[in-house]
Amino acid sequence: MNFYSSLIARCAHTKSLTTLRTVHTNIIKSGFSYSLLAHKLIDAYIKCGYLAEARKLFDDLPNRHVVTWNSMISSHVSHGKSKEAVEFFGNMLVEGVLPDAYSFSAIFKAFSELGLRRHGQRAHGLAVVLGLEVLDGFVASALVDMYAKFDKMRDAHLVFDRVLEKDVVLFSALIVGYAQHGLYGEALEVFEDMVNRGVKPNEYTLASILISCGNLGDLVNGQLIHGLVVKSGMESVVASQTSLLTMYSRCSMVEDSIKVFNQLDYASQVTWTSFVVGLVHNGREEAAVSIFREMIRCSISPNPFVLSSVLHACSSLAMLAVGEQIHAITMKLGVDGNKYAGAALINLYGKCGNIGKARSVFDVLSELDVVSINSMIYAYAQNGFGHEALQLFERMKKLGLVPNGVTFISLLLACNNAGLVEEGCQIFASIRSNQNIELTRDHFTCMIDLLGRSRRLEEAAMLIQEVRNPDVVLWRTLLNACKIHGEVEMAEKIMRKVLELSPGDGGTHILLTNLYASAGKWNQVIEMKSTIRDLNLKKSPAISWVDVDREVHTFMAGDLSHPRANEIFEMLHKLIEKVKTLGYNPDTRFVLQDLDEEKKRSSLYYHSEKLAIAFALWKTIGRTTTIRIFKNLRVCGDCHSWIKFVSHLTGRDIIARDAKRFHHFKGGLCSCKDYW
DNA sequence: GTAGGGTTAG
Repeated sequence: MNFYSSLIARCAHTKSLTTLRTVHTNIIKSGFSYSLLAHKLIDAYIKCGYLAEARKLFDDLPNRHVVTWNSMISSHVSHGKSKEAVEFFGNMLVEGVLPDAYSFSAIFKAFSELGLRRHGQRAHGLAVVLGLEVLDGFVASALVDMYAKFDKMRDAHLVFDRVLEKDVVLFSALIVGYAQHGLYGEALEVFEDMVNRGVKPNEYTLASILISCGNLGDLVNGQLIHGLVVKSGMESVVASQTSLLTMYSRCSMVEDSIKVFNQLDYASQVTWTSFVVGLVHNGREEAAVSIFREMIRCSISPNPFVLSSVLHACSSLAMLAVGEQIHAITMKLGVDGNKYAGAALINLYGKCGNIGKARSVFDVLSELDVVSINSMIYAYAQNGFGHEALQLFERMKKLGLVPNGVTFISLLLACNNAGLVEEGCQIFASIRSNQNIELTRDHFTCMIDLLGRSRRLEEAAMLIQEVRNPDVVLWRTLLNACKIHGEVEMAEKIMRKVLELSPGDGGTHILLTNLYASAGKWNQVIEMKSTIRDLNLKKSPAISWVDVDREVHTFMAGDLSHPRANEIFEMLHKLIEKVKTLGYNPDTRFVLQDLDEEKKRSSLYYHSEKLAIAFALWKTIGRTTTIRIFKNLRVCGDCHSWIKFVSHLTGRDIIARDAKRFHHFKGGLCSCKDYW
C-alpha cells in the first residue's frame, strides 16, 4: 500500500503518464482494493494532464470527499473545460456535499468564462450563506475577477470593500478589472490605497498599473512606478518589461521605450509585438518594419496583433512590396482569415490601389464584423467604386451588423468619389434619422463636397448653416466647389468668412488665387499673390514619387535633379508627341500663371506626375507591370487627361494616388470617370 | 490533499 502510494506520488511529481498507467495496471492486477489509493491516482492523473482517466476513476468512486470534488472542478477549469467544471459543481450540490473556499475560488472563473452571470450570482449567494465570501482571500479575489469580467465593476468593488484582510491578489484583481475597462484613474486610486496600506505590489499589479499610466499619458507616475519595478527586483520579468515599454510608448516617449527594449535579455512574442505596435503608434513606421524583420530573424512567430500593426505601417508608407511579403507570412501561418490581420491587409491593398486583392482578402475572412466590412467599404470608397461600397453596406445590414460612424463616413466618401449624388443624399438622410449615430463635421464636410462638386452650391451652402462651428476645412470644401464651377462671386463671400475664422489660412488664399487664374482674372491673381507674399504664406510644392523595383524616386515640376534626367525627358517628349497624335491637347486652363500660350504648354509638360510616369515607363520598358505613382496634392486636370492617353498608348495600367483618392488608368479610361 | 490576478490590435 505504502509502496504504491509513493510510486503514484513520484509519477505525479515527474508527470510521467506512462509509468503512472503501468503502476495503475499493476495495482488492479495485484487484486488490491484500490479505492484507498483512488484519490491519489486521481490526483496523479490530473497532474499528468490526463483528465479523462481521472474522471473515469472519480465516477466509480463511492463516498466522494469535497477535496476530490474540488480537484475535479479546478483541474477542468484550468484545462479550459469550464462546462464540465460547472457540471461537477452542480452534481456536488445534488449529492449534498457542501462547497468550501477551494470550490468557490475555482468555480467563479468557470462562470465568467462561460458568461453564466445568473449562475455566478447564485453561487455568490451560496458563498455568503456559508460565510465564505469575504473571509477567504481566494474566494473574494475570484469574485472580484468574475464581476469585473461581467462588466460589473460596482459589484466587484463592493465585494472588495467587504474584505477585511486585503492581500496583493485581491488588490490586483480590482486594479486589473478597472484597467481592462479603461477606468485607468480608478485603477491608480486603488493602487495608491494599496501602497498606503503597506501591501507590496508584485509583477501582476505593476504590469496593469503601468498600462494605466500609459493610457492616461501620466508619465510622472509611470516613471515613479518604473522606479518601483527596479526596486522590487521585477525588472527582468517579461510582463513588467512589456508594460514598461508600452507605458513609455503611450506617453510618446519612444526613445525610452527603445531603451527598455534594448536592455532586455529576452523578449517574448508579446514584448516584440508591443514594441512594434508602439513604434507604429508613434509614427515610426520604418523602424517598426525593421524591428518586425528582426523579430522574424529571431524565429519569433508573429501573431495577428503584430501582423496587423506592421501592415498598417506598410499602408501608411504605401510600401506595397513589403506588405505583400507580410501577406505571404500571414498566409503561411494560416491567419489570413483573422479579422485583425485581414482588415489591415484590406487597408494596405486599398491604400495601394489594388482593389482586386483587397477584395480577395475580404472574401477569405473567417469572421465578418463591422470593422472588417468598414475596411472594405473604405477601400472601395478611396478607389472610386461607389456601387460596390453600397452593395457591401446592404450585405452588412443583411448580416444584422449595426453600422457605426465610420461606416457612414466611408459610404459618403464612396458616393462622393463616384459622383453618386442621389445615393449620397439618401445615406445622409439615413444618418440623420439614425438615433445611434451622431452627425459629425466630417459627415457634413463630405456631403458639402458632394453637393458642391455636382454644382448644387446653394444646397451645400444651406447645409453649412446647420453646422455649429463650421471650421476652415468645411468652408474650403465649398470654396473648392466654387473653383470647379467658376463661381467667383460666391467664392469671394466664402473667402471673407474663412479669413474671419483664420486670417492667415494659406490654403484658402491659394484656392482663391487658382480660381481667379482659371477665370482669367489676372489682376486679382496679382493682388492675391502679393497678399500671399505679405502674409509669408508658402504654397506646398507639388511632389510626385514612384516606386520602381523597391526604390522610391521623387520628382518636382521641371525637376532636372534626377541622375537619369536626360533619359526621362527624352521619354517624356516621345510620349507627348505620340499622345498628341491620339488627340491629347494640352489644357492650359490648368496653368495658374499669366504666361503666353507656348510657355503655358511647356510648363504643363514638366508637371511632377508626368515626370514620374515617364521615368517609370522608361525604367520598365518591355514589362507589363502596373505603374503606381503618388502625389502629395491633387492630380492636375491636364495630367489626368494625358495619363489616360498614355495608358492607351502603352497598354500599361497606371494607378495614381493623389492627396484625395485613387485614379486607375487603363486603356485610355480612368476609374473616376473624370469626376473627382 | 486542492486555489487566485498580468503584458499585444482595428
